[in-house]
Order: sequence, then C-alpha cells, then structure tokens
Amino acid sequence: MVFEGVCNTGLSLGSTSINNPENDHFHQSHNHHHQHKINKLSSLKFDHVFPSLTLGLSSEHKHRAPEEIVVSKIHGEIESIVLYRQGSSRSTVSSYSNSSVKRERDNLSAEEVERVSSKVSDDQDQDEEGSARKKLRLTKEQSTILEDSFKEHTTLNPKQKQALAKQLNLRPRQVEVWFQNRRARTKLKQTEVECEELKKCYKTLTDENRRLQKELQELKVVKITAPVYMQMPAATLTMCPSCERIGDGSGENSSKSPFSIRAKPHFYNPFTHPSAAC
DNA sequence: AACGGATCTAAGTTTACCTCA
DNA sequence: CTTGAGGTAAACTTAGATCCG
Repeated sequence: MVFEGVCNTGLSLGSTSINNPENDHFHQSHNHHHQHKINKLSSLKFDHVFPSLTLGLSSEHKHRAPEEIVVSKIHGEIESIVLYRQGSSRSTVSSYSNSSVKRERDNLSAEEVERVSSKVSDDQDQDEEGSARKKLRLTKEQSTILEDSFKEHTTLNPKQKQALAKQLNLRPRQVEVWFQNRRARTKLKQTEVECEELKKCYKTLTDENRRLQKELQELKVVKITAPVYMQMPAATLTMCPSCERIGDGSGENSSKSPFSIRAKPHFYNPFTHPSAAC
C-alpha cells in the first residue's frame, strides 16, 4: 500500500485523483466557466451521437411541435392529456401518473406509457397556480438514453438539449433538470468514495501512531537501563526504522554516530517504508 | 470600462412516488 | 390490506459566473 495513494484523495470537490469510472465524465465539464464555448463547439457534432436511437414512438410523436396538446382516449374516455410546452424555466408539471398504472410502467412500451401515465388536470391554469406538483417518472428507455448521453457528455448545449428532448418526448427543461441531478449524483458518489478512502487512511495512521507510541515507550525503558543515552532528551528519542539508529531530533552530528540526531523531527511514512515494528 | 440582462451551473431544498417492514 | 418510515429522483430555488450587446 502506498501512502500517497491512500491519502491523496484530492477531496477538494472537483479536483481528485480517484480512479472512478464516472470521473472522467465529471471532469469533462468541471470547468463550467468555459462551458459556453465548449457547448458551442460540441454542438457541431451532436447530430452524430445518436444517429438511430428511437423510443418506438410514432412519427407524429417524434416530431411533435412545442406546446402541442395530445389527447388520448381509451374505452371512450379521456385517458391522458400530454402537454408539450416550452420556454418555461419555472415549469409546472404537465403530467399526472395514475398510481395503479405506475407499477406496470416498466413493462409497457414508451408509447403505451406515454398514453396511460401522462395525465393532467382539466384546468391547466389550476395546475400552474399551485396545485400539488406531479412528478414524471422516466421510463427505462428514457433513462437508458439519458445515461448513454451522459456518458458522451455530462453537460448539454441548447442544441443537444433540444434534440434529446425531442427524441425522448420530454420538455428541454426536463432534460436539463435530469442532467443537473445526474451530475449531482455523480459528485455525491465520488465524494462517498473519497470519504471511504479517507477512513482507510485515518485507520492506517491511527494504527501506525499506536505502534510508534509503543516503540517510544520501549525506548524509554532502554534509556533508563542504558546510561549511554542519559544525555539525550528522552521524549525526543526516535529510531529510524531503516537503519535502526536512535536520534533525539535535535539536529547536528546525525550521520556519524550510530545514535543519529536529526535536524528536523522525522516523519516516518509507514506506507513507503517497511514498519520498524515488523 | 462599466452595466445589465440572459443564460448556465452547482448546491441545496422540496416533494411525489416507491418499497418494505 | 393499511400505514408509516425511509430512500430515490424529479423539480424547484438561489447564488455566482460568464457572455454579450
């Protein structure tokens, strides 16, 4: 085990050396101050990213215009109303999921899910005026496509967002929110990994400290029984684990005496050197 | 150069929904 | 079958940074 590898977790949020599979994606967008420029560049190639991904939706759904309202009927009753609105950063929820339908959701095709799970109150104005917000649950297909997209790039430029929203039959705002939350989850996961590394580091250091304390006690006993050490301050006696010399940490004449005295307190790195206790 | 609006993101919070005991 | 707790994720809010006219 190498000390630096354990403790250099880079827990500075966004500047880490942990080898996390998601890390690269995260750092691709770390410097978001430059993201506007990056987005402008990356938008040029976005059309090649998902050349053939579909949700199995009808062409009319795929190319639905913003603000279009689709009403589906099942057994003669209005079963769902799907709104596609744009331009509202304070998006009100435009879909409602029937609880009896949700459990079946993942077994349905995207089209079926859209038909049966997206519902809205009769009065959209009421919805916007503060009725309980309803939460859309993404289908497996939608989640998969979003995840794939996230692997390609952790942030989206407007063009990418628009294209993805169209592909998924979601509002661009929903795609945007998903990416925001996804980045947050990635970062949280990364932080948890780093936390675990720090715990390991702490435990190793604690163990080593305990071992060194024990060694110190033993050396104090040696000092008492061996008069040759009497002139050295007991509390600063140390033993180099590699050459097994004893020093007092005061500085001079360290190289020639078998009882070396170091200029500076020596920090023994247990991760890069074999333990003296072993 | 300074200013203000538009836009984006991170961070934190709220809340709908789901699972499970 | 119902219920409450806890977890998850979608949606929201806020603050700060950057760009651009």
